[in-house]
Amino acid sequence: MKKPKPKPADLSAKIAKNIRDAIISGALIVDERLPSEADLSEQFNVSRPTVREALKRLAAQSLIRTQRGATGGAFVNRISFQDAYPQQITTSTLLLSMNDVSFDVACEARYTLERACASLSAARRTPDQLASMRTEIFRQSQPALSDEAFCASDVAFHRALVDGAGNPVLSYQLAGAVEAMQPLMNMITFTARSRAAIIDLHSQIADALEASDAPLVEACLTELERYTKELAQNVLAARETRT
Amino acid sequence: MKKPKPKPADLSAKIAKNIRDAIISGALIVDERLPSEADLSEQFNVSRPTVREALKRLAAQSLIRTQRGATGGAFVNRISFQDAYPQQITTSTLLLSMNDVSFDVACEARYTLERACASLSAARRTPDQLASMRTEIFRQSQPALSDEAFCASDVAFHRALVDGAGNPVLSYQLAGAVEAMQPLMNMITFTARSRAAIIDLHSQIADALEASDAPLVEACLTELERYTKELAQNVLAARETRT
DNA sequence: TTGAATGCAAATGTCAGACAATTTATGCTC
DNA sequence: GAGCATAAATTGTCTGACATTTGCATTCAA
Repeated sequence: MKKPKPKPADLSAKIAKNIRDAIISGALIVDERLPSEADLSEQFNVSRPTVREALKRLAAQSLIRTQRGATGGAFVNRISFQDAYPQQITTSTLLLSMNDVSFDVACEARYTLERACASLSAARRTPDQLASMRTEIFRQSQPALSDEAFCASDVAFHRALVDGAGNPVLSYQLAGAVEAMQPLMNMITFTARSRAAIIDLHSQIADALEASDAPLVEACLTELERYTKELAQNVLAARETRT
Repeated sequence: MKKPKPKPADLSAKIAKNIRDAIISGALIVDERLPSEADLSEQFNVSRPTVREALKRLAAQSLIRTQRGATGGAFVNRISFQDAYPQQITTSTLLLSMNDVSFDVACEARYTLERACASLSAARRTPDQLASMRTEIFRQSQPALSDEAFCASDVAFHRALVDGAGNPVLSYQLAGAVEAMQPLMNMITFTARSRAAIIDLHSQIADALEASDAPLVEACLTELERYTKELAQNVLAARETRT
């Protein structure tokens, strides 16, 4: 056998793979126009609906975009980081929720990656990014804030931290790890006391970044990781006793 | 305006979004069967081809799988890390090649993330993973190895390092960063001298992991990053003079 | 000559109906 | 009860048609 899974792929899947490979290999370059659906259906010897299904597959991966009208057609799309973020986040979120990834494992991955950004961010963070963090810290200190909004602000704070590293590739990779955690974090009920502890750590992180003290940033992130896990553990323990 | 881009989405895109949201929200659970294409076309008041285009979009994201036959249909798919790897790598590769990401920026992101795994890997790496690294080091020492094969072995070595952290979420996130670098690395011509230097560092890393010496692993990775950037710089400089 | 309106052509978006292929369930026979 | 043929349900594919959108050339008028 040539493949572990010699499943007979559908025609539309085959055609999509064919075109996808051409894009990845560089045979089709950015903004190049693909042949019309009618031409493609002739080239591949299939009907137009089949070609369309293939093109929709590629469109779902943002590999192509389509345009109607006389000079329309399917064009190789330049994937921007902006485009890739939501897909990355969706996939990461589903991976966590569908594969019984424990809170601790996800949390460990997230903070491990985030600590990796600490030294770069301490060296490069802009005043704007520092201001964003301060803004989020202030928002988090509002007692009326719902748990969901508190989590959302938490994510925004940490994204500013990551963006401080000034490396778009890092920001992209981290987006999945940070944002995908949000549904898990939303399980936690944040008491006034735990909020205060988190806000205090956030302040220390912002201060340390302003002072370009990378080791301190890392230490605070480690403490934040420990504390977050502790909170989650309490939630789980409370559920146990309630049952 | 409600959205910055109020573009009139296609029907198939709308339907795909509708179903996708239902999956993400948990309204549709794993392995649940969706209504048949005929039923869906009735529910959404569209034709069957349109429904099919929507389903193909979801299939391209591994959100559903389809099965023919009497008890067939479309089922919510449990996205496995295995499924997500290739998509993640494809997207990351295209992001780098289409957005003029410099070698240095991509390299920095990769080694920053990899260093983050060092301490976990030093603590948890299994004998199997150490053996994998030694195997790759041996392979790299074969002079007959082509540059492409050398790069591929390099990727395998670093994946073993990352997998040593024993955190599937980390492994998944890192796959994009490590594998997506390969096309960029393939630009570099590895002389016997540069191969020897890299292999030496790989050996030091394997030794340090075996000794659970995390700081040494990080130091070696930092040196590897510096040296890789230097090699790339030489390639670029050589191109300049040749022009 | 210039400008605007008109119509045409090309392409994607959508629809309807049909048939093919595949898989499972059912019922019949022995 | 076991085995086999048949039916039913469902996805995969094809054909042909019409709707919609868009760019461009043409035409007509100021």
